[in-house]
Amino acid sequence: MIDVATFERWMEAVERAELVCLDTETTSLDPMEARIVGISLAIEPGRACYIPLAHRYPGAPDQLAQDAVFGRLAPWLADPAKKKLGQNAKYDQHVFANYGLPLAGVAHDTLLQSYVLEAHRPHDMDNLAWRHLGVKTVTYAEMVGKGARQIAFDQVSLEDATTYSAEDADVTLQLHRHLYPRVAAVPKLDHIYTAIEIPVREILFRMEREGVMIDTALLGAQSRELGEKVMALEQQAYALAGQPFNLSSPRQLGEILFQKMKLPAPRKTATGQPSTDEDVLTELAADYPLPKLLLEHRALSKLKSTYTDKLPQMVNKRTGRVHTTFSQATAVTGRLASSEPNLQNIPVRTAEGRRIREAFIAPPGHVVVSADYSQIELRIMAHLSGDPALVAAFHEGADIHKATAADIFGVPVSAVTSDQRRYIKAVNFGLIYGMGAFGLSQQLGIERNAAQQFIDKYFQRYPGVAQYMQHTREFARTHGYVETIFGRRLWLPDINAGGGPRRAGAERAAINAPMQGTAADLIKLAMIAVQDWLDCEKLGTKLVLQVHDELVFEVPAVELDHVRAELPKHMTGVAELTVPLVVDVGVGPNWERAH
DNA sequence: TAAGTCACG
DNA sequence: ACGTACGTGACTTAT
Repeated sequence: MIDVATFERWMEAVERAELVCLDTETTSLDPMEARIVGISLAIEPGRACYIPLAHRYPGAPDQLAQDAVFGRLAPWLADPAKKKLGQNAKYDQHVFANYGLPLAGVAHDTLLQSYVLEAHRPHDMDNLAWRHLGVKTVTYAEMVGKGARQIAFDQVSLEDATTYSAEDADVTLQLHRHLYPRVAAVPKLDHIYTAIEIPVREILFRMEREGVMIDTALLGAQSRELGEKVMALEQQAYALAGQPFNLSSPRQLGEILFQKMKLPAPRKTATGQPSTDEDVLTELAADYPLPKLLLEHRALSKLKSTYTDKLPQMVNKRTGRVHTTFSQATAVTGRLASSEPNLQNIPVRTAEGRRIREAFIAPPGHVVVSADYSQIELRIMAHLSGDPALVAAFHEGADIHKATAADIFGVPVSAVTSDQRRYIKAVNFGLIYGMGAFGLSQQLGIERNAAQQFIDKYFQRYPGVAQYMQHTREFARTHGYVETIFGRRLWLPDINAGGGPRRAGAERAAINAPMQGTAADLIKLAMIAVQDWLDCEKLGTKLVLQVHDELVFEVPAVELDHVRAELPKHMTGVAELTVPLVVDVGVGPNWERAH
């Protein structure tokens, strides 16, 4: 058990150390709510300490005074010149922020090192320790248990917590010494890590901390409205089915549709059950009334349960705003992921869905600004393939789908029909996903041969694209990975090891990953450039959301003209491709109107 | 905890 | 004969 004098000696060593690993133990996994139970520090492999502060169980020993410890730590925590290391330090940064303690100088994060080296493998401490150091660590679950018998960390005995937590800090420091040299050995990976992921980590912290404002009253009204519509649809469905049943149960629904009512079942799911998904119901809706009703019910109950009911519950009591968590090491392509709540899948495709975006608002005197990259992945395909005709189409065409349709059908842009445009748009998207003729035929509802003809025609007109696809497959097979323009590596273990279907899947992922991954690199660079600009000019504009090709800001009305004029160039200036990068900016009182 | 479904880019 | 367009997260049902 650490005493005041020992703590002081540790702090002196900490202040002298070149890099210190920092780890907090807390009462909650929710970063905005977590309270500190103890802090561990490691200054070199084998030298770590645990500072217990708030273990609360019968017979728990007296611990150091929290205020005194925080007071001694604060200047060091806040000093950007004192370099810190963590494993997912964004979480610990929130925890300290919950006490008003700024944390600066996070120079390294083993989570991000592992992500840059091996995005496709697990990045939790226990996995990393075993894989890279051959060490079996005590897991968090072993400390606190799981399920109903789980306890909060402040109930863990001081002895156990000390062993566990000091080990975590120690192992993290060892991992850093093992992983960072491997990152640094590849200049492009070092650049991804040092110039992209580490700065983005800080920006994500600020975005999460800021949160986003939502109109809970509006969502509440929408919930009531949706609830009434959903109930009415249920009654109508019962009448058509001749009995009540649970519309949300695919199994019960399958029994009603395909056994009782004897509708033809077009497809089965992976487990052999007849599928009742949207495609199936849409097909059946052409001939029967019930499937149409079910589609409407599905759409509305999804909006209600996932969005209008849930989002108001996610409003933080202290801040009055919604704070998502952005995962920086989840998506294998380099994209971010958003959770609890996911603010990257707020509805936009239907009119009813878009109403939910009306509830994403700005505080008084502010507006919502949305800036998105136009056709970013297709532009990256043009750049990567270097296909002269596709590159030219981007230099000329305001509407790329129309421009490519004109190219492929050999007609002037003004003569492209809406069907021609729709078909080529599907091909353009499909190519990014590595689709085949079957997929395209399904998507367009046409014969497989006709779909194949579209693809053939496309590759004839844009042979560079066909070549690029082939080259990418070969590169993936040779190296076991593909890479983005910036050299982010995307590993594909199944590209050689897998059997038929797995390997085919890996080939499609290989086609998609450089485009999706480069887009992710570009928008991360944009976040850094934009945040640097906002900080330098001391603007009050806040970046609040990132949705893969879009950045959403809360902008003081007085800054609107300036932001609108300057923002696009900071986003388009992050790279010089063979095609122009284009950013569209929208402004409104809410996210819907800013689109 | 798995399966099915569906929201987004 | 088989599966078939990439990458995510969350909700509901059912075991």
